[in-house]
Amino acid sequence: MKRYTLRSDPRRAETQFRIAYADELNPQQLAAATTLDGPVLVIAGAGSGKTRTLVYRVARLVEAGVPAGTILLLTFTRKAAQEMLRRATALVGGDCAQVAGGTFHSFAHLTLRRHGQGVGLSRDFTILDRGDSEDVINLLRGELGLDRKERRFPRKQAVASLFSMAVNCQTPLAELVADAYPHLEEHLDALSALHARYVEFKSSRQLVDYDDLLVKLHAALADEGLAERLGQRYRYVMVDEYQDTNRLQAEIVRRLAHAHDNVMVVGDDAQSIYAFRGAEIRNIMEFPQLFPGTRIITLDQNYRSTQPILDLANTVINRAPQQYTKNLFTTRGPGERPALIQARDEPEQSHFVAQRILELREEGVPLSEIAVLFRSSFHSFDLEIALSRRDIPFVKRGGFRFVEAAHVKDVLAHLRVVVNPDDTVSWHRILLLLEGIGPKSSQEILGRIRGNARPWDVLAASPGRGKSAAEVQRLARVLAEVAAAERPGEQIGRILTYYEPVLRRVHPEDYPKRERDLEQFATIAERYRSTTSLLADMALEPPTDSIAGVLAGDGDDEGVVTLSTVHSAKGLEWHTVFVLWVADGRFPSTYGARDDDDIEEERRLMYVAVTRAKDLLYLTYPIEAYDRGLGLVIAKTSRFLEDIDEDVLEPVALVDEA
DNA sequence: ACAAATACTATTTTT
DNA sequence: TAGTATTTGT
Repeated sequence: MKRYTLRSDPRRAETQFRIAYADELNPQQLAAATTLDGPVLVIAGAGSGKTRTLVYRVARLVEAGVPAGTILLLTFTRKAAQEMLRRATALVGGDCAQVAGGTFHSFAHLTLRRHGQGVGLSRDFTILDRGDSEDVINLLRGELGLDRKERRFPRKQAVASLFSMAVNCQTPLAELVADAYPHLEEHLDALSALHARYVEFKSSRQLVDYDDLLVKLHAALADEGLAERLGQRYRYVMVDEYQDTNRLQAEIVRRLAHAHDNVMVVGDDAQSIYAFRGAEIRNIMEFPQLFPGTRIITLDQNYRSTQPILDLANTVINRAPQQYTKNLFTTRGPGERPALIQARDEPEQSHFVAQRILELREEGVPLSEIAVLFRSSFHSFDLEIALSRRDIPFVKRGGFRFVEAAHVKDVLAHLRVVVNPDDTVSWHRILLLLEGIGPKSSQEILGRIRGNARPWDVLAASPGRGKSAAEVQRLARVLAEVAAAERPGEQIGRILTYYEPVLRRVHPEDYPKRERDLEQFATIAERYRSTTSLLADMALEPPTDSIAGVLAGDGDDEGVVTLSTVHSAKGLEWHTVFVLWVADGRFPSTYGARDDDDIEEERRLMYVAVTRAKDLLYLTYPIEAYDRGLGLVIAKTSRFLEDIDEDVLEPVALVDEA
């Protein structure tokens, strides 16, 4: 077996490296970037140059002679991976692009396309996004007759998240229901039956949901031959945002790195905000036990924020009952105190933010350096209207996404049945669009075409009777054309020609808007060479902008304001940050939050929000808020910001200017 | 089979 | 409030 000898001894001549690592990094960062072999845990506080460190480490590995193709960089979003590799390439040039990088899910996807046969996957398996999974569950619920229960059966979203949680926490369904969802106990038998059917349905049709990607990769790695081969292929593994991995992901990392132990994980226990989908803070704390001999490096110098902003951040996080592993300090000078702004009502809050953004622009802050963050996507609705009225351009991240729109899903479904004729959910979806076909006829047709490699030929030959026959035949003809087409762009073109009349019939009131979305989608599709990768990307890395997209601004090059959920803002930074609705009940959101752990996650979320700001930070909330049911209520300051010394957080009352 | 009207309920964050 | 399940009418 080939071994690379790498020296991390600092006394060794640094002259063999083109980059002066010691000059460009602080001592902790340097240690992290130049410790190449063995397990390393980096605890990296907010704004501590984590990305910079990872970039320099990739550069260092490459400079030390490690082939870029043997480095695996797992990040939270693919964008993050691309950004790091771009910067590493700028440093050492050459082929850092060869580094394998992406999310756990995209890595699992690629690996399973190549090596999934051992766990029963063909090369053409289809990825179900969350909405698809819910559709399947809905379909099967009807099939099992569970919709006619005397007691209300939980709705499809609830069922889907239950199933998902069971996988991500590696807990049997029965146990999970007993512990976390006692109110569903009466449905346990039905849920178990549904779950079994769901699993069987997917595996018999080459359908794979998000969780299956991880489960199947994990299972594939149980094969020691494959684990060994992948260990050889990826000799240096790096994982970013490790605090947000779940048990399954941690186990995957362990199996991947087993052969060589060259694994670095980077994370911040104070920024763990994905427990709701099964993330385990314990992963980061227990990493040293999983990999004996782990070197632990802490990055606690903050380069991002001014001292006053950091003071507030530390105040927020230090009130947590559980103490975190570090305290941030900064070398950046003084600055303005963060302000807590009390508005009378939501319109006034929006007015303040919009007004202040205009002032900042006058003062020379580019719009691209301004962000408005919020706990939940809908918190920004009112502000969006206010910004539009003033012609302030913005993009919104998080919330309802492009590919979740019904019309985009419809078009994708046509493409999917061509790639995977077993994809019953997509068949069902496109058949229901035809006039004269309901669930009954759809089931009948599905029964006839099941298992056929070219079902559209079957449909063309025997389209059934009545007025739906012509419709079915038209569909069959289009699918045959699409199957024969070469490139994704051409395929989408053919589907759109067929689908647009359908769209007009189904959505007579707002089809123009939807047609514009589809044009945009066609443009995206043009960029792809293979249909499989287009479909995979739409499921795993969909365009991040919300459906509303960019509102037409003046088109100048100073950029646009970012509106984002705190979750989607992870890892990013701006000169000025506004946080909306810092009122108890909204942030922290007390909807599903029952126990203390949930509240602590909300606290970390607030910490993530405030540490996004470099220079200016405004926290706002309206006193008067409408609550469904209750009507007008008086809002209280978020409990995370209550009773904070005025030296740290400046209370501001808005003066009526009318 | 389907469309329209009505009743109801749970209400976040994302790969 | 909106998205969904159910009921009723064609």
